[in-house]
Amino acid sequence: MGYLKIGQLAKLTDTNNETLRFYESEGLLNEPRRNDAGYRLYTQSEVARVHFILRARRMGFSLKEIGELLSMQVDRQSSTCGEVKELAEAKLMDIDDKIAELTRMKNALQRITDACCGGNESAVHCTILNSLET
Amino acid sequence: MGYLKIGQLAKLTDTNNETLRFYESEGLLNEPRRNDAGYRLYTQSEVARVHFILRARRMGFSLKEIGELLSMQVDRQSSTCGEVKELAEAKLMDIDDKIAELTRMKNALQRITDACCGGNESAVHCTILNSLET
DNA sequence: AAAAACGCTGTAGTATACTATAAGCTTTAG
DNA sequence: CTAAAGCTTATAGTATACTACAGCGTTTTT
Repeated sequence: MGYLKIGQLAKLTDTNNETLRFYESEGLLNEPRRNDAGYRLYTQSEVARVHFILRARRMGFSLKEIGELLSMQVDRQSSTCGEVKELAEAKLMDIDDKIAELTRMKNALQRITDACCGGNESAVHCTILNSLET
Repeated sequence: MGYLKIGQLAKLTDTNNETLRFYESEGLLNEPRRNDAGYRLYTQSEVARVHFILRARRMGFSLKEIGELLSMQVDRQSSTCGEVKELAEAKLMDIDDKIAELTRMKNALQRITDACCGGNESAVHCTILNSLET
């Protein structure tokens, strides 16, 4: 057997049948060959492709962005390294923005939390609650 | 007029009527007084509350998390300062976790991006694409 | 007074990324 | 050979956070 059925591909890539069919419907996976019963038959190269998708997801790319990355991957000779790097750098800036936002929030919350006595008395005069109010 | 109608509150908080009604439906804003026509009448304190919600949103808190943050404010006499501080510190740890996750993401992406020449040649040997593949 | 602006409820749609279910074939294990 | 496991499609649901109507009443402006 030089092919994989969907469940086998799912197992190899640590995902599931539904997600693989979903990726196919979103154009991230090509429509595979079918056997007489209509079962999807995948080749080994699809394993790498699914891994690519999952890795890119973990890097914070959206499925749409992954579609762009995949099309560059598939047609490497008609894309430049510069284009690929541009996408990656834009994503890096997105991530940096999110980190900066969270850091601002953290500092604000840390400040009001540090000012709180944290004691056993009722929270009627709690400085955290007061800060959230105003 | 010691009250605000929904459009005025929306303007003051740089949001819109629909979002304010949505926040009310999600329990983030209390049901306000109504006038004879059924129009919502807000007090000045709601401005601060909406500002807090929006600020927390911009920092990446979910509405559910914001609900928890706001609920610390609700039952002051039946909570202790310690309990409130505990909740705040749990939130801080959530933020730290998010920052850590994004930082891991950033470092991984930065590493493969830095290794890419980013030049004008075809992406046949692009290290970014290679990294995502394998 | 008429028109424009504003507000109301309720429902539905958008975007993202899946996840679940139903009903029915096919393959595999015992 | 039968039952379980696996695969099919299509549709619907989940979660998050809004956003956009429709249809109608109210308030403000001109």
